[in-house]
Amino acid sequence: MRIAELSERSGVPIPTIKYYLREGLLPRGEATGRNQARYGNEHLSRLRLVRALTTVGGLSVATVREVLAEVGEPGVGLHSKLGLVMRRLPLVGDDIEPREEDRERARAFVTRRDWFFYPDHPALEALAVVLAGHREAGHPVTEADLDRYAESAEQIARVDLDRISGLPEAEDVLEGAVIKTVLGDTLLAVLRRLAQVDESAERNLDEAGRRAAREG
Amino acid sequence: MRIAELSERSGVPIPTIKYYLREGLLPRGEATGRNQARYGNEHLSRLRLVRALTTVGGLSVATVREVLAEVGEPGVGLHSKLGLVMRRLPLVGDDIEPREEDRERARAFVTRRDWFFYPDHPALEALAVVLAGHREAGHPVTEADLDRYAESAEQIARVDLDRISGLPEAEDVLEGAVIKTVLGDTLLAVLRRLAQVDESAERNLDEAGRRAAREG
DNA sequence: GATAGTGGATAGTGTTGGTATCCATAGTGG
DNA sequence: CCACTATGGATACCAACACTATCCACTATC
Repeated sequence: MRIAELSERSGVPIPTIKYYLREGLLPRGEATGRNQARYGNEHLSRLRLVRALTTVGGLSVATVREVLAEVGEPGVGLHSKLGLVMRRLPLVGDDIEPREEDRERARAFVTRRDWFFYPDHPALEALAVVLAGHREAGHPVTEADLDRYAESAEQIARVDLDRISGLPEAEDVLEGAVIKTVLGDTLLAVLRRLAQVDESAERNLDEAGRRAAREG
Repeated sequence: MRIAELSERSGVPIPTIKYYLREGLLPRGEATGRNQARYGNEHLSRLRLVRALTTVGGLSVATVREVLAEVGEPGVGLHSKLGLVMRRLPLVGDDIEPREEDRERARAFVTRRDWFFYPDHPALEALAVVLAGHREAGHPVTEADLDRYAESAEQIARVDLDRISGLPEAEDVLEGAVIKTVLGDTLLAVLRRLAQVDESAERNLDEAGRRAAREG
């Protein structure tokens, strides 16, 4: 297919597709002439992946490029490659510099939960940043809350790993893993909000109030 | 205190503070002269709140302004005000337009789980967007996965509501609720990633491998 | 052979989240 | 009292980001 069809089938405007080509997010099509190229289904699916990661996942173009580069590289095994990719997925901005006490708390937490961890994993630093953010905002997280959240996180991680390992043994396993992880963050945030609404109604409204609210 | 001290104690540069004043994220100090004003602790804590929401929570300046405006308005009760604020917290970009089938699935899901919901709540539309994102990326979410995540979301919401209702009855309850909700998204995402690392190691490494990995 | 479409390059745009500069005025050490 | 720094406030500027527009020589197609 040519660029017009690629655009039509993906819903992405042609100039944007050209932009992604320039930026290396989308491989060039197979050249058939000085100014003609053919794109295949792999381009279409790559394009959809890019859109999902940027729009729903909130990743920047630069991050998507890095992640895709890692996904595309041959060599290391699936498990360690997946680990490499995960490390790149951004969690927090770097505008807050945690104190050593926050880092210490993060390490103590994973140790206390007996979680396996890499001491240099960015998620560990990210935890320190989040703890610092709470602290600086005047609402520090308690150990107890951390633990209750951790319980849920463990459950969720089991679902995540099941979903990932359940992927068919194709070459786009990593792609699927990335999508499920990145979009999974958003999915969970949304479900959490919906569950909060329910729980809040449960606690604050009686049956009549619920019926009234539901009907506008 | 004057602006220099405010800057020093918050770590936010003076020009940025002036920017927040311009943008209405921070109320003006009490004027003591044509070009002098005094700031109090409430300014400092407001400033820290703004920073936490933008840097850790990832909220835009415009969103923070809207949320703060709502928090500051008197009138409606705490419960419904909190609901109003929550509706404003962004979950997904609006670049993806879900199909009616996605919306239908979102509604069916909350109904099936017997969750109380407002038909016009943005989180419901956000769920449709996320489902659409997965679908368009070629990795649709199964009902079973949705259900497993929902279980965890319910647990999490209980923790969230406990944390919020555990806040002391001060005037900044809403502020605390906002912080805990927004930063909570990030906190959970981080914990999830850490739990994934653990779960993945659990499944893929033997004891020797774990020891080796841990030691670099 | 006219017309529309293509790949590729280069330049421009709108938004966001700040910085920098300037000014008249206020506080402060000597 | 006077030099000097700091302040509040306004305005202008800036860098990054994610596109979008234009242009060109060329190709495909009707």
